[in-house]
Parts: sequence; structure tokens; C-alpha cells
Amino acid sequence: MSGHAAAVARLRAQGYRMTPQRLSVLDIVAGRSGHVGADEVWRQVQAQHPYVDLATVYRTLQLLKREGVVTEVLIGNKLHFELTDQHNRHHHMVCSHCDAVQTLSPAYLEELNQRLLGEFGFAPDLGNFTIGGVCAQCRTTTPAAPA
Amino acid sequence: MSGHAAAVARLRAQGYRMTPQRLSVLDIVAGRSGHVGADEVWRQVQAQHPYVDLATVYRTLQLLKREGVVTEVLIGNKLHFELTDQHNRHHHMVCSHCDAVQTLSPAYLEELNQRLLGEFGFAPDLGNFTIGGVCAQCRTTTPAAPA
DNA sequence: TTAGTTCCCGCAAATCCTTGTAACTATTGG
DNA sequence: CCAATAGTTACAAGGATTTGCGGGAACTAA
Repeated sequence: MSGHAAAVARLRAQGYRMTPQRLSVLDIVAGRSGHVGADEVWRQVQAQHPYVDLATVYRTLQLLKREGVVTEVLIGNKLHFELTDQHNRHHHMVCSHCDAVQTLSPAYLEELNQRLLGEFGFAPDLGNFTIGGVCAQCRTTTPAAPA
Repeated sequence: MSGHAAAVARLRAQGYRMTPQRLSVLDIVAGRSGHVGADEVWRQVQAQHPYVDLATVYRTLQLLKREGVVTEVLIGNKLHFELTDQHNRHHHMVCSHCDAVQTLSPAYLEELNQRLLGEFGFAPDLGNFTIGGVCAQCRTTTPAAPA
């Protein structure tokens, strides 16, 4: 219950009602060091408020994502979420073979970001950027992978 | 019926049976200059073979993607496909606001590709790479967008 | 407080895509 | 030519996520 109090205040200031459901969702995502699947967020929310619907969890997660409070990571084909940490920004590399996730410093995409913006006026959504591929582990132990 | 005859032969040589359903799916994707939604592929397949199931279309598209014959583009949250053109490779930038798609030369990602491979041993799937963001048009006409 | 308005939720249905299954079809080996 | 085999399909059911809707709770103004 440390880092996200400011986020709650900010959301409230923007006119959002921080209902028990929303606070619960945020608490659960914030209580993790890494990412959580939407379904697991739901299960944990239900432990506190058994009547909460899955749709509410999804709507809340989308809201928090829109407001930059959480970051979305597509793993396999499930959405995961983690608390956005301004002081430790990172992107994600997800292995399509074993679903392992590595973090990637924003520095790696900074140049691309600038070029797309400068040359095309296109502002990439790097906040929720995830790049798929095959990790080192799977490349060495799998017969099908490029050099 | 020009470009993909070779692909058909290759798939056949790999042991795949090029059934009427599969040929139809491939013909339809190949008959487009740009990308087609899975649902529209289905509709057009049905015009030729009314009994074909949507699941077959999806399975076929996945097969063609796995084999590199077609490229997948996620637009909005619908999958689109286009014939992979080795001589005109490109990635896609998709606007999350208006769903417009721009193509992007592979040159823009070549350095990133090399760095991820060299520093992490991670082989990004750039063949089916799509980057989301907000296009120039929407950035100027929308109140919410970064500089 | 009270009426009016806005926001949010639970519920249900819909959407897009994937997967399980049993039947069907081409191919292979006698 | 017939049986065994492997690959494919239609159909149906499932999974993940989104959306429509109507009621209800919270904020606002007077």
C-alpha cells in the first residue's frame, strides 16, 4: 500500500469514483512485483468481494491502463497487467514458444520512437509495447528458429 | 493466380494436402493487394464452397502464417492477413484511434533486431510485427496525444 | 433534503478466435 | 483392390475479452 496511493488520488481528482471494486483491482496488481493475469486478478478480487463480476475487472484494468497506472502485457494470448513504475520503465519481450518474459530498457526503442514520430508523425504506444519472438533458451533447444 | 503457385507447390512438397478449402483461402488472400480480415476471407470462401467452416479458415490462415506464406496484421482487435511478398517486405503501423494502417520499411527495425539478437539471443518475430500508436492525422484532430 | 444527473456495476449476450471430436478422404503397403 | 494410416474437415463447444442494458449508488445544485 505504498506506491499507488498517489495514483488513487490522481484518479479521484480526475473525477473517477474509486469504488471498492476498483481499489481492490488496483491493490492486487500493485501487490505484485511482476505481471498478473486478468483471471487471477479476478480470483483475488473475489476473495474480498465475492460478488464482483469479471467484466468489472476488465473494465477497471482498461481504465487503469488508459490512465497510465498499469501496463498491459500480452502473454500467449492472455492479457497480463503490472503496475507502471515511472522510475523503472521497461518494455517486454515475450517468447512465443515458452511464454517467458524478459524486460527491455526503453533506451532500445528510443531511436525508433523518434524516427517514427519525426518521419511519419506516428506516435507509437511504447508504454504498452510488447515484442514477440523466440528466446535464447528456446532457440537452442528447438529445431525451428532463425539465426 | 501468379505469385502463389510456387507456395502451393512448396506446401504440397512438405506433405500438406492442398485441399479446395486451403486453395480457396490462399487465392483470396493472394487476390488482394492489401490485407483482408479473417471474416471477409470466410465470406468469400463461402461464395465458392458454401459448406466451409470459419474454423477451417482460421486454421488455414494459421498454417499459411506458420509457413511464411501470409503475414498477420492485428488491426483494432481483428486479425488481418496479406500475402507475404519477399521482394517488398514491410511491417505495419496501426493507429489505435482510427485503425489506419501504414507500412514501414524493414530498415527501421533492422538495428533493433540485431541488438536483441546479439545482446539477448532473442529473435523477434519481425515477420509479423505490428506496432500500435496514434497516427499523424489523429494526433492533430484529437485532444489527447503526446508530442 | 430532494430532484436531477452522472457514473458505475452486475448480468447477460455477443464477438473473435481456438480447440476437441468424430467422420471423411487421400495415400500407402500389401 | 482392400485395409491401415495419416491428414483434414465440419460441427460444436470452449476461452478470453468486450459491449449493451437497466438498476442503483454517488455527486450536484437548489
